[in-house]
Amino acid sequence: MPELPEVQTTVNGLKASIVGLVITDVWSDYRSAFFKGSETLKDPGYFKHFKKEVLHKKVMSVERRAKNILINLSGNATILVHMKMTGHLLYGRYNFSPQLKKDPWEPIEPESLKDPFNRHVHMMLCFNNSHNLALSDVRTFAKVTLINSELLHESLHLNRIGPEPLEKDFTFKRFDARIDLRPKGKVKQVLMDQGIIAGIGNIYADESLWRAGIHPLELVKNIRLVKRKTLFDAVKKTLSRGINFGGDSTSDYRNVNGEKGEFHEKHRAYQRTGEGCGKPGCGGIIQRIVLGGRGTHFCDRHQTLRVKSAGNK
DNA sequence: TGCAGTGTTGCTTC
DNA sequence: CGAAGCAACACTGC
Repeated sequence: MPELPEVQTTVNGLKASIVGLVITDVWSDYRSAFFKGSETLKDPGYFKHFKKEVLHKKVMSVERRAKNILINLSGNATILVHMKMTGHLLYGRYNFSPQLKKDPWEPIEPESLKDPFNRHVHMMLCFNNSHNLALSDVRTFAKVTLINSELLHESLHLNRIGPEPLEKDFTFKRFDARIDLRPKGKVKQVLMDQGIIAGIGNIYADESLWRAGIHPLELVKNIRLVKRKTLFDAVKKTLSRGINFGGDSTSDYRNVNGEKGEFHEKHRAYQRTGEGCGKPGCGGIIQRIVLGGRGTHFCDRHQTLRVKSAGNK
């Protein structure tokens, strides 16, 4: 569930569903080692500690920082969830019986929680309204961590993350200064660097660069002021569109109600290899290369390198 | 059968 | 120090 718009869509759903509820039970098979990601979490007994700490706590608020979901509980405890590639948080009503180790839950609603998601639930929070929050994750890369709310933003998980691109104080000046921290970096990789700017991943990087008309291999130092402004606007616009369309379900993203987003229907570059560029009057063809191990898509006509021969292998 | 896949971290090498 | 490349995490779908 991946990038900023998907995480924001999930957070919006959580705000509408679990704020004010009290956690009455917690279950996890934790075979996936969700509870990892910091030194303290390598202890296999961590889940017991986690359960003890969150039990009977009330959900006070839910927020997003980069691609992390932060569930703030009473008593200064925050549950940090990072969904990585394939995680989902799903809110619904389940028959929850931890005694049945193999199949400890059975979805009642919504219908959309049927396969494949219900096979991959690895953690469940139960609330005092007999609803649950299930963490489903096919690849089990997701991360769950408990952090003191007051130390949250200084914690190792969040303290090196760059500014939020959709915040009002994220001005062009700020954007320019951030990307300039990596003058020799390729622009796509710099955009995706969470330490430079928070929340941009593979899909929104490709789509933002398409919109701005910048080649993904272009070095930051070679992008002139006017183009940088265009890129700044493109990033904000692309992320906002992602949120407005309820996220991107190219792969298997679902919101907390199990519903797909629609942004994948709006792609102009991402996974459109060989198709015609949708920019009016352009006539280019979408190309695919690999950059930093990630599939990278761009138009060969309106996204060209300033210095030709300098890169496209 | 093979490869690509929304993310991140850690290791190695230059 | 920066950057780049790669493996690892574990599984599905085309």
